[in-house]
Amino acid sequence: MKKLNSIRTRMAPSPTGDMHVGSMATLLKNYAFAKKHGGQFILRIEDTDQVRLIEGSEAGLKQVILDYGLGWDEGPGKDGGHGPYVQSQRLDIYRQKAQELIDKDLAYYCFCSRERLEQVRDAQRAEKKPPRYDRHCLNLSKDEALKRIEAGEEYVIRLKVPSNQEVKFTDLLRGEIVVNSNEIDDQVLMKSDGYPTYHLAVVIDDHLMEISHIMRGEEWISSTPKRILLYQSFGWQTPIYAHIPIFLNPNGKGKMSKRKGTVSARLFLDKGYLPEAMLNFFMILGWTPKDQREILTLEEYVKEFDPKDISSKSVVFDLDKLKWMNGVYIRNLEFNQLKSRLKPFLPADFPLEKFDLILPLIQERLETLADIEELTKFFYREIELEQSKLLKKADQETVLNELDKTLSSLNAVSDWSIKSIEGVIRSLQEDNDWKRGQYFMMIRLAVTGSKVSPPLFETIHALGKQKAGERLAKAHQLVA
RNA sequence: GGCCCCAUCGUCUAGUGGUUAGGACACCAGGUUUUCAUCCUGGUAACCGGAGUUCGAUUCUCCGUGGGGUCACCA
Repeated sequence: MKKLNSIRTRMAPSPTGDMHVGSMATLLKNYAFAKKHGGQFILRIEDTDQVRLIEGSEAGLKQVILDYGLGWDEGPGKDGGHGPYVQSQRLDIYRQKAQELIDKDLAYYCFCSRERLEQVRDAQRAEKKPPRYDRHCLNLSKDEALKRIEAGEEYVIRLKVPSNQEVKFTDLLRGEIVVNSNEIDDQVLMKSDGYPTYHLAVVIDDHLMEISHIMRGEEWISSTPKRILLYQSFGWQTPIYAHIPIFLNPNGKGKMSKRKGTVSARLFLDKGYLPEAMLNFFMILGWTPKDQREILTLEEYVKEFDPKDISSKSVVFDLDKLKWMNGVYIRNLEFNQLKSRLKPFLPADFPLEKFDLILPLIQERLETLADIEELTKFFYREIELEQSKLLKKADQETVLNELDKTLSSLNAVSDWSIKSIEGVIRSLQEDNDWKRGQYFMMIRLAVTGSKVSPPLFETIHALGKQKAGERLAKAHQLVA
């Protein structure tokens, strides 16, 4: 039962490594658009480059999509009647279609060696002309070509690009884009290893899989005319294109790249970013809902997203804003949720029995889940103390007196509740007329080793009577 | 370099032929507070330039400038 004009989108990653955050953001838009219209989102694996193929990365790609809370309606392992969804399993189709173009005289065999092509390009570059195939093999007769193939010569199949023709397509964000066909190279369609190039495979697959809308990175705009030509050669209707702005490096310079920082969708998760925060960040980069709110769920996004409203300008991947957003999501997490999300980030020496005690003290201080170690390590690891810091705001005698009395008073606390601890320390401060800021900070330093920590009484409480006592004693020793 | 795309605070954006050009992050200041964080309040900060159209352009057109992308038997 085929619905006419049904919305079908796809994402077609190639298994040559980790998925890029830009790809994940694009995937999200394809996913959302299909969902919004009750259509299908298809996952296709583009493994036509046998050289760059990386073992296991197809599985990694699929897993990271799932880990981000997304999925696909059709794809490898989920047949929707348009399979197979892995290009290396569709070679017969590509070969047959390429042959069709040869038969129609819209493509031709080329025997040029890589060396010759390189020479030609070098010469063109030297003359400051755009490097382009010189059509050396364009006019070989079919008989001659077939003879050379039979003799075992290596060959590729190239598209015969018509000269001086306007090639037009409509981009959903930008309107009509026109390119003269003289600008387009005679693209290789079939490689000498018998695999199709991306350009051929993608057109054939998108057509056979009945993809209605193609949303992909802006970096593909300049290759779209070639594809339009291919659609025309086959006599097929072109899908609707929307080229999505690419991510720029956080410093604003150039396409986001590995060299300049993290680009792997997986790695952001490993660094303690929540998938839902990542998705939300992707949503608002280059798009806002009508009411301009910035925190929204996937469901809301699916409902409100319209590719037409995406900004057509490249966007800086603003890590500050991502961190802020991640913090918002962490703060909004319900206790047990946060607890289980944090599990993979706990250091080996983290005292699990104190998890419930410590967690509430740091939840609003976490920017990423991975911050847990830095924020809590003083609870369970040796701290470093400097005498000078303890004595910064008061003389030796005062500090020793403060430490002494605090230690013995805390030792006398029987129920070890936050309230009791607070009562003891506050009355010490008042009774002895100590300077509050100085005294509290000194105790904080003695107990945590840092000027920055969660609230003092809660911290002492979570630390436990014994450990707190030990630290105060140690500080006393250090100062004396 | 050829071709293509783009242009509102530092960043992401809203917006209109006549607005005190709005919001968010970041930054700064103040408040809450035992520090930090959270939270609250306030502040600094933008229509790339030049022509044209118009009574009037940030908004429409053209040119320039700047930024980005792309030019493989990689996708």
